[in-house]
Amino acid sequence: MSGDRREERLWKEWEEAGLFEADPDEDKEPVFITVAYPYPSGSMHVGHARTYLVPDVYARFKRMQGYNVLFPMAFHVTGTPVVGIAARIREGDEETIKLYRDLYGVPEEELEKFTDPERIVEYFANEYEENMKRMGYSIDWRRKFTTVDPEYRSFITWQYLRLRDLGLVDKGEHPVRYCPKCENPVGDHDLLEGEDATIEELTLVKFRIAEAPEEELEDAFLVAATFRPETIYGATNVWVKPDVEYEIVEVDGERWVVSPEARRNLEHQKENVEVVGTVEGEELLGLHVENPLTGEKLPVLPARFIDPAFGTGIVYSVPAHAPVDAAALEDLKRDPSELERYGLDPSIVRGIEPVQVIEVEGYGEFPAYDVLEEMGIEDQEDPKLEEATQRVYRDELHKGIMKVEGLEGCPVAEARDRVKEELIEKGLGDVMYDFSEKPVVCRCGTECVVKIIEDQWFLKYSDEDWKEKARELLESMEIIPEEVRANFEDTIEWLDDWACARRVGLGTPLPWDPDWIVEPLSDSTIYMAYYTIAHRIKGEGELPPELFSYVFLGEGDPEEIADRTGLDPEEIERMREEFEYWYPLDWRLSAKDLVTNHLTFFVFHHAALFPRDKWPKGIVVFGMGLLEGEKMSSSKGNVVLLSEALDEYGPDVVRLFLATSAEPWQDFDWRREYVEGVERHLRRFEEVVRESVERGRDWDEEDPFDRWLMSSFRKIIEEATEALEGFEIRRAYNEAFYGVLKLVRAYSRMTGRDGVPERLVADWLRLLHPVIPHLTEELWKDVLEREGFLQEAGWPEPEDYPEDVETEVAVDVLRSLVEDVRDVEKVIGAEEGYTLHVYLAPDWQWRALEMITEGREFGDVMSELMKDESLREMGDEVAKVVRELMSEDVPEDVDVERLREVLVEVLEEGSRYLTVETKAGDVVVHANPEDAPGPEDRKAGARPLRPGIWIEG
RNA sequence: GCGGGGGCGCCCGAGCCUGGUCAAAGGGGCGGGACUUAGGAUCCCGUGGCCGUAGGGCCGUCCCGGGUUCAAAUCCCGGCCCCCGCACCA
Repeated sequence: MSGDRREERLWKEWEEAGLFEADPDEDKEPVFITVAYPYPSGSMHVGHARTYLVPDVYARFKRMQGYNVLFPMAFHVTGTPVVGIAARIREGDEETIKLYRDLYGVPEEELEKFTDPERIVEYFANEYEENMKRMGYSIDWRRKFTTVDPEYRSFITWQYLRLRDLGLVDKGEHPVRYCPKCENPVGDHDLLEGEDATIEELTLVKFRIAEAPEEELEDAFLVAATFRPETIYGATNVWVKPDVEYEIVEVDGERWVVSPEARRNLEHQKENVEVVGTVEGEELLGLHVENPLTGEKLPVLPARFIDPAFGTGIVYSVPAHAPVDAAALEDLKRDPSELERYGLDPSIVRGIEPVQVIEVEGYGEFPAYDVLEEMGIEDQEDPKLEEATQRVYRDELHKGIMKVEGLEGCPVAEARDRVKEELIEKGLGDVMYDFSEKPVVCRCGTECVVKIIEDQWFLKYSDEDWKEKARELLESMEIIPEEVRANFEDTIEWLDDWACARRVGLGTPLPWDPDWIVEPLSDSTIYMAYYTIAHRIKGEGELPPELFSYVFLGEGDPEEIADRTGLDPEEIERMREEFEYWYPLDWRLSAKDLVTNHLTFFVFHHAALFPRDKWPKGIVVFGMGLLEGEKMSSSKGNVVLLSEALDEYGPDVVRLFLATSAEPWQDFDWRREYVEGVERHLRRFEEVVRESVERGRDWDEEDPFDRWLMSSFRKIIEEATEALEGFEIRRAYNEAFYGVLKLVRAYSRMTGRDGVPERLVADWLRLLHPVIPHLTEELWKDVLEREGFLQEAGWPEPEDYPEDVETEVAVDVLRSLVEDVRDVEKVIGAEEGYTLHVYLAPDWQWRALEMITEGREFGDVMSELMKDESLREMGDEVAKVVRELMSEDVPEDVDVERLREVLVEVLEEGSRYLTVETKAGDVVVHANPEDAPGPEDRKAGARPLRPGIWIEG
């Protein structure tokens, strides 16, 4: 940093004063807040800036309230992205180079080093830190680390050993998207095509070939793949595509007939897969196969709709429930030439009738046929079939009931699993994975397959006891906004075992199986605890698990650990104390797309590893960032770099904009126009502060407008404080910044004075310091000439500003009076310079209002008033007015008698204001309308909160 | 499919949970005015329609349709549309 910018100068002062270095202090209550550490693979943009601004505003606010606040930062380096980026830069990938050189502005000589992934991370981590400092984030940088530091790795090692001891880590197999050429699993960013494809599980159904015509097919199976194994009872035949060359594949000793594409997939999913021959689809036609569950003999028939790339290229036909099968069957019945072409006897299909296995409300016996008819589907190549299939699939799954023997009355969803299990048990079924969409192509140009990874390590999130603890922890936590709680609950429910380690990327090896690296979402679940001691173990290198067991759990003997590590036993004790002091974490902040993984993992791991008194207390979830209404995305170049925004506007404009454009959990939209609006307002704010201090005026209790200003300001302090407690940063600063600016404007219009009392200015700076620390700090020192840092100047006290509801109401009356007068002026076409008469309401109305505010009923008030003879004469009128007054919205605690006095005072003091704001040349206030001049109907319009007016002339 | 969140005035966006005081906060844009040599600076006024020589009145408004209610942007039912997560990716 060059040091000539305001924010850099101030940062230096703050840093030298150690303002943000938080150490345990038993006299102060701790607040510990963390936000997801960045993965520094690119430049920081204004979206990131908001992420870190929110905790910073809160941290600064809490510090001013006297709390000891810890707000640390680190860098997440675990994983594969930078490895991929480095590889792409090495290969000279233009898109990547363009992104880094042109968008992120990485200098050429630096870019050359980016072939090393660690260098990329290092470069951007530095850039992040620099930008974060320029933004003024009140981070305790002593605790900075990266997730590949040896000390952090030791911490992860400890965590995983612990989890394994708790029985929460397990081994299993797992399907992944895989490139056979690169011999690696592939992530989204490694794909040319098919990012949207998901991995789906299909059930394989094996149909034994009866009476094989040749030896190769002896005892072989036609293997069909299906999403709907329960329909096997309705199978009438098997479809193959005549012009496909199927392969005969030996799978674990069995012979399967499948398409070449399917074999390619199976090779990565099964043991011992070997091609032993091929067979034309045409050759299979006319053969018979056995239904694995019913033993029935089914003919093999030709179908055009089959795509050999999907599933196995072999399909069993269930015309009752599958529209495609029904269409294909009808095609053959209608036009036997296709059968004849392959030398099949057309009579073979004549006898085939659909067999119902599922009953669905809203459909007849054969739902597939119903849909064909309804949608007017012509043949098996009709594109409408896709929708038809989906409709039947959905309705049968949700509403269908099984009709076959042994499964009667069973819902389809349940039957599906039961049939699958039965098939597998009998050795006549199996499972295969495939993509939902094809093709899926790796960057290298190779088509991907689904591979089953053996020996995959999992975190057992499916464990019911663990889930239960997670639920309990969640329940004890505060969630902001509360709406996302349902999301968390739901995630805990469906979360299944998580593959927590990978073969590639940066990170920490699994302690017991070091070929595996703990993947990023799994090594970032409890690192908040690590922050508490990060600065104390920095530079110590690898550390034994026992150290962490002692520091975090109080287990073991510090002396022994000291011997093993060479650490000072007292230092170990201090670590323990520090952790005890800061934990539990008060707030965890992260983006909303991390609710379903990181934030939930955070909950799970804390629940498993820490005792209840160390469970985190709250989560704040962020919205996303938009740029001029479009989604921000670095890869599309649709971002505003933070460094550029800072150069152009400075940190306080950026901060105030980000803080007030949306609440943290809402999406915010960076619009140039708005940002510039913020800039103008800030300039105005600075002017007001300078003006006010120049005047050097203190406030005067005798002046009703001063009383009004103080009372209104009090409310703003209260509201802003309350809002900040709940992370409603936008609300807080709409009030504390724009709201006060508005007060100031109104105040100077009403009084004709520039600026406001200096004491209020000082507290205004305090209120705004969390959001615009630089400008406020400077004004505090240079203009108010105060000593010390604002950060340590305390939070404003509402009690310093006496509440005065009567004056507030009276000023409201005055202001609406101006509006009314203007309105009337317009209607009657008044000319400049007239005399404005203002009539207060007559005495009896005030008495009535007083009784009403005391809570007395209509009848009660009336009978009281009717004791007065002169009022009795106009009883109807009085009743009407009393009703009117009863519906008036008067603050409860208003002292009516005082209000009346204050109102006279305000109107008289406000005469000048009235002449400025209206065309009136002169204002006469009549406190007693009875003997005042003017038409009676004008005077009669007077009410306590709406004086009568008469424009004379 | 599963789950979550929405649809408001020219635009962004409060309010809806705890119905009325909501023509509906606050910005922005636009129109007018003040200040001024000038203004992209600042301040004020206006911004659904019609009417009014007294601070007002009438009509139509918060995706569409229906309902509850004396009363609905706000509650209930149905429909249409949109956005976001869903796993090995940080």
